[in-house]
Amino acid sequence: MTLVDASLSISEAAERTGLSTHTLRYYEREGLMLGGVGRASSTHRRYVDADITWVEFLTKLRSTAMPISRIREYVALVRQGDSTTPARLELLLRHRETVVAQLDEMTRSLAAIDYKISTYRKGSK
Amino acid sequence: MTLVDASLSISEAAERTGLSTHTLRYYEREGLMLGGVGRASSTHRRYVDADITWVEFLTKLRSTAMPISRIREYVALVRQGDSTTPARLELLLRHRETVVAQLDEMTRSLAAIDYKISTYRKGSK
DNA sequence: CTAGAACTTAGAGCGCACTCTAAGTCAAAT
DNA sequence: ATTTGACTTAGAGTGCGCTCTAAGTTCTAG
Repeated sequence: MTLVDASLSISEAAERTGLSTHTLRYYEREGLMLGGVGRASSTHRRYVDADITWVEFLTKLRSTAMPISRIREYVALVRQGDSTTPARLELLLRHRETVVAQLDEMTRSLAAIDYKISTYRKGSK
Repeated sequence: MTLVDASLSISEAAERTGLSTHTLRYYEREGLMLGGVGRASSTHRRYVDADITWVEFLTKLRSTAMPISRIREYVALVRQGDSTTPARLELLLRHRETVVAQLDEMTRSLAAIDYKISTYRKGSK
């Protein structure tokens, strides 16, 4: 970059998001980017703010175990425009339930692990 | 079973634990069972209470994303006897940290998802 | 103008945790 | 005694989400 520019190269975007460049390309190939990442003055990708913001949200969906295929469905809805906001809301609400269930299960498991830890600490076998 | 017996067949154990018979055999092959599952009056497996209790704890470790390889290490320590309780405690404490981190990340992600849900509800884009 | 680094694509490869298959053995009920 | 269904093993196959490779192109610095 010669001039100050709001957009980032793929390696800069990787650094910003904590993903690898491989993963960023993979996500794009899989149709997970909202509008297609721009190509500037060449074939090279340029990530603008909206791209980064979306990748960050996408990362939240992944970290709560939303499958790639479900994210693709969500993206397809976004692309179809404002009329799909009820469907998007529904999709997120359904996902929310799975996240709550995961948190609940993990919390219960943590309790069991803590109990086991306490038995080791007390030396009671 | 003709007589009342405290032990279970593999399919009964599967039903009790919520795992498949395939998975129970897989775990055994991978060295994740504490003492080797007994074989009664034939080559058929018989799961006693201690086996079921262990499988249930093992399931907690798995549901908190402990890798099979780490569980195998833990099992190896248990097999070595009481002298390894400090090492087991250490292993569980380390794992505990990863669980807390997972819970934290998932909770943060849930907050982001909830925020997005709220924007859809307010219709503000 | 040139060298080297960073980028491009298409597609192959990998690690994990199962999950299933095939071919055969065993046991409970008739 | 026979049938039916559950069980056995070893090993192959699957699905997911990356992760890497190869061969070629483009940008930047000197």
